[in-house]
Amino acid sequence: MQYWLMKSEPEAFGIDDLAGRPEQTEPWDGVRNYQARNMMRDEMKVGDPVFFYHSNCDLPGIVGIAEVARASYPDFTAFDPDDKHFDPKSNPDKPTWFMVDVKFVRKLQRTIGLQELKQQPELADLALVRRGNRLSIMPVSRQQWDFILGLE
DNA sequence: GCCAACGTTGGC
DNA sequence: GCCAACGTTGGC
Repeated sequence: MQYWLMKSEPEAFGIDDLAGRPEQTEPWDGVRNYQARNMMRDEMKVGDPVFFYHSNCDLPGIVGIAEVARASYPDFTAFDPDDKHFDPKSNPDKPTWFMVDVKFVRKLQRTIGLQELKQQPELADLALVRRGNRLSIMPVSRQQWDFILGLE
């Protein structure tokens, strides 16, 4: 089993939005970065636990837990000219972009802020706290996962 | 295949 | 709103 962290801007789609969806599940569409795509397409399996991270907001940090509810399938928004994430070069017969479905598990009792995460020597290798990192999906080790939950 | 220009991310 | 970091694009 692999653990993950996925970023989302709460103004666009936050943890409460996920909790309010039918079956508390939502396709993670719109990822247009190859590294992130590869992780969704090749490595994310049903049941994998996910930290839900709020970015670009007053208090950036981990706000909840989700899990992968459906493994990789083509991101249909890439084929919709009206969609914000339309990719004119993407071909439905040979899709470029993939997504997974993510299901709400629970909110954390408090937000574990980016600042706090950065202060932990145990998390020095976490991609999230490395300089200049812009990955929206990243792996989290079992040790990192347990440590972060211990901060809650 | 290089690299400058440009667009995006995301913390602050 | 600013801007550093980084990915992508496209001319050559």
